[in-house]
Amino acid sequence: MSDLTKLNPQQRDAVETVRGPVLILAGAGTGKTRVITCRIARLLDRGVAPSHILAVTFTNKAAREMQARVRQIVRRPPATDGAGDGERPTLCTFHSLCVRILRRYADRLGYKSNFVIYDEAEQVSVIKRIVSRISGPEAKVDAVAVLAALSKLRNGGTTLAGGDDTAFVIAEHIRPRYESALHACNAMDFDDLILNVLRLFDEQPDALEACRRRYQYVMVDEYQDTNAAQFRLVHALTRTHRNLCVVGDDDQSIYGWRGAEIANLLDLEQHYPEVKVIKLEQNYRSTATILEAANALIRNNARRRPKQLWSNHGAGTLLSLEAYANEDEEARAVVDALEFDRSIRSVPWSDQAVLFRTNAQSRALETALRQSGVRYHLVGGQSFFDRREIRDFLAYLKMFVNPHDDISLLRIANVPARGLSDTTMERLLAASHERHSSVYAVMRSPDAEVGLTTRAQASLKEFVHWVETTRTSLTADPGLNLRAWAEQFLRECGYLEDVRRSEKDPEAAEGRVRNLLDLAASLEDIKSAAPPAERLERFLEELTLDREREQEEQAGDAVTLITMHSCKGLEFPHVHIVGLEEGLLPHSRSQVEGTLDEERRLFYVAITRAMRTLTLSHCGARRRHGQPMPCHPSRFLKELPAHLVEAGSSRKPVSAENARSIFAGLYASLDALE
DNA sequence: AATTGCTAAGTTTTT
DNA sequence: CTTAGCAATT
Repeated sequence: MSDLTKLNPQQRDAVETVRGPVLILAGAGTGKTRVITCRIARLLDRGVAPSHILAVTFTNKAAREMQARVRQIVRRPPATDGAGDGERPTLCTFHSLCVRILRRYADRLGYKSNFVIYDEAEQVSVIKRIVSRISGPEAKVDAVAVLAALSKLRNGGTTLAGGDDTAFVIAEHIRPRYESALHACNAMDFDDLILNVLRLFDEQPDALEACRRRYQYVMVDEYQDTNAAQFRLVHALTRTHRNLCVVGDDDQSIYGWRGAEIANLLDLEQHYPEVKVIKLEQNYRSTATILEAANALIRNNARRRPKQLWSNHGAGTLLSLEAYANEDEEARAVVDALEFDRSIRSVPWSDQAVLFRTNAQSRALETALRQSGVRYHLVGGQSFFDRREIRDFLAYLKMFVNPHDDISLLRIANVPARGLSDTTMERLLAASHERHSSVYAVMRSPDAEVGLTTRAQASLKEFVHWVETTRTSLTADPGLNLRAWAEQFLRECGYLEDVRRSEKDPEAAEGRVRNLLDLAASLEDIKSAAPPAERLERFLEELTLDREREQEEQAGDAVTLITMHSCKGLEFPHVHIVGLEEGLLPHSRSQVEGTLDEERRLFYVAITRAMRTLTLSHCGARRRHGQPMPCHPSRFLKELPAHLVEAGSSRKPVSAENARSIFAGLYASLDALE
């Protein structure tokens, strides 16, 4: 029996209510993950088969954390012969759940079960191609904006307000073409994963029934982040048995711009009138002062489920609010404070975090940190997987899995240059449209009317032959070492050489080659006896669905630099929030889009990351587009009760320089005493 | 085919 | 001040 005595009464109630719909309103730092894991343990104690339990999270990180904690709490059931699938509860993200379902039923939806998943860059490239096809190459269209609009349209959100009208018009117009383009490549994007499961449930009642029978107890974490389609999925699964437990906090809904429907949480009673609502309000993270400030701020939001976080950690210190002349001075002062805390109070770097609204703001901080030699760790930024050589490599892999994936094929067809010029590719593409076939199919049997030069034909023949050979070696040997295979094709096609040649700085070139070989080496991480083609599919799937997999544990003792968005779910003893100015927070764009509430929630999330101390700062001027522009303090600062804030120079951070000289003096006088 | 130079624009981001 | 995308040039 799992131990319930360590839980507070509300937590215990949440854990013990295992049947019927439950909404757990879990404020920041109220032990949400613990409740979910205990609840799973409780279900198992009650004799529910693990296979009947499903807990859906929003991120892979959360899923992994929960898996680890469930493993800790729940001792593995005694090994039963051939228990197979049913040994552990399903703890995963929405998208990986859908992939699991879709791999099984893909044929019923007209896909092959080895479908690939397109990430954002690939979606953008599909859109660019469609747009340039229908409105000529001279049309200047923001493909990223169109993609955002398209995603909103397809997910059926209610957030039609704001955004670019032309993007929506274009998105509506190209939607059918976009969908058939992906389908023709046996590819799905992230939205498709959810939408296709919904279609499956709609068209194939037996599949829906099988899933319902399998997942009899469903939990959803970070429920305020679900979009309309995700809600429909959850509803479809639980409509009949009604064992749905959602955990979330409307005050921490900060992804509305990405289609999250806070209404899913606020209006849950519409679909589950009998829902039991449990509020978790005891915070185990922050001081009372920090919580009081957060509560006062968020009270200014109109539509929310009221709650009052409290803590018995004591008042702690007041928030400190500082004003600086510009961002460089602000960064300098923050770094001084970090150094001061470390040298005087022995605060390790890893207990400190600096939070900001936009990624661009990290620059000034990084400069100051480097000048002082402070170790730091920048979360987010552009990803490893956005680098060109990595994208090319993945396109190669996808192309080998499925050469009829036009997007991947087109990306690498002439990279490195192998005589398939733009005009040649244009002709092949045109022919593929005429024939209603893939580009690769045309490549294999180019008719005379495609109109290729003899030279192009020869290059093409060689390329097709090389692809066929490489694919054959992928299927021939069931025990194939994928790493060796990948290294071989990278060398054979001259890609590595091309990277070395195209980079001026030889060190940078070696770095990129290293990236490639590292990624190739991680092909071996797929531990499975499955045939190599299947192992490769799994590898690609994991990489697309979970881009942070590798770079997770590079911590060490370092200060964390992070955006307010990506800090959700984290906590730090000491938090510094910089750039609290009108135009940044709330962001200037939130005014026109009418999302001031969400900006306030963002600030709320940032504040509630702090365990012991919280430092806020703003500048009188900030460089924007190179030019210094005057700035005004954020309106949200006025919403913090004055008696909780210590403003100005009263607790002026002593510069490290200063501190060192003070201590040098101290030691000198001590020496003198001896 | 590749390199250079110009223009334009510049939240948040996971899956 | 950057960076990305595109055009023009060699």
